[in-house]
Amino acid sequence: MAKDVPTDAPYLRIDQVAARTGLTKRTLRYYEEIGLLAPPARTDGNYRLYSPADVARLERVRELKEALGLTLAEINEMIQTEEERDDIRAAFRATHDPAARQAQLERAEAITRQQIELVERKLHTLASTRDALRERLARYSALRTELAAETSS
Amino acid sequence: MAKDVPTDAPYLRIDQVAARTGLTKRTLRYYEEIGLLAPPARTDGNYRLYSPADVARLERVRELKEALGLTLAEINEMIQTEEERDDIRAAFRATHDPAARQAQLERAEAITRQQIELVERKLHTLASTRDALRERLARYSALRTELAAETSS
DNA sequence: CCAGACGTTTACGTCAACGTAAAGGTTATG
DNA sequence: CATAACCTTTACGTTGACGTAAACGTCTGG
Repeated sequence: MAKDVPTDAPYLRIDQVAARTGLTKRTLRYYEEIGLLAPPARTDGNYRLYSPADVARLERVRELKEALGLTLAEINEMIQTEEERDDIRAAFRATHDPAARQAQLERAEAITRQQIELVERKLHTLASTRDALRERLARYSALRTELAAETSS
Repeated sequence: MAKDVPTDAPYLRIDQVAARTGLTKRTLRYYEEIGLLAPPARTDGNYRLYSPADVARLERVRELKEALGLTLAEINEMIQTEEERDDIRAAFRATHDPAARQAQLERAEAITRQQIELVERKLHTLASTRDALRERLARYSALRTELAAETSS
């Protein structure tokens, strides 16, 4: 059982990925099914093998889902453009045509700006929600003080 | 048709509320059905009449749904405690028992603190998402500069 | 070598959050 | 006063995001 190379092999089976990400095995397969995650590698026995990159992406998906409440389709869009950066770099390096490069860049920038706007709108709503909650807490404090005065009188 | 009092009557029919809130009529009835909105007033003809408070609540619901991605059940909780403030004030005024008052206050404060925590967690995730997006924009800018230099050379 | 614990696909079930259609009542307008 | 444009309830349909079960393959320890 003891190998020189400790089993910190970067590739994980579905069960372990589920444990690490907090998602269920069903969910992992589902995400793959709908194209939210590219089909991971397989063993000879046809077991799925998730790379660290796969796991990272899955954690990212979960984050976006929980914190932003995005649908899986929206998450797909957002992550795709997140990773499209690499494609763009590739395309950028691939061509030496300045016009093509310019076009690539502009497209990428536009998408990114849109995403930032979306996120900032949500940030604002969240911030004002938080402020309202804090104000309420302050009111409670005031009442508490009032109560204390009354009690001690 | 012309009345001295312009028809800025504060009570609206379902169609107008739908327009104002961006929700559908079906959704309005659904929210009422599941108790997310208290049954609004009715005309003699049994038409729903939404008060400004109703509309405000609906707008709040939509905000929480879109920006926070909360489920309707969660939204219900959050708004209920938002409005529970009034109940608490009432209960607070109703009793003169300092112990009871203290208990009310503590319960309310605990709930509010929980909600603040939730919101702040989401705020953090959102903020880091935004930062990542901004960094990407910066990289694009760098590439753009690089490109410009190349082009002009 | 085989039992048990993992994995696989396939497929039907479920729950929230509505959409949509049917069958009818109300009200403003020509 | 009839027709159109609203409204009502009731009820079944749909979509997203999975849960759950069946039937089967794979691998590991005793």
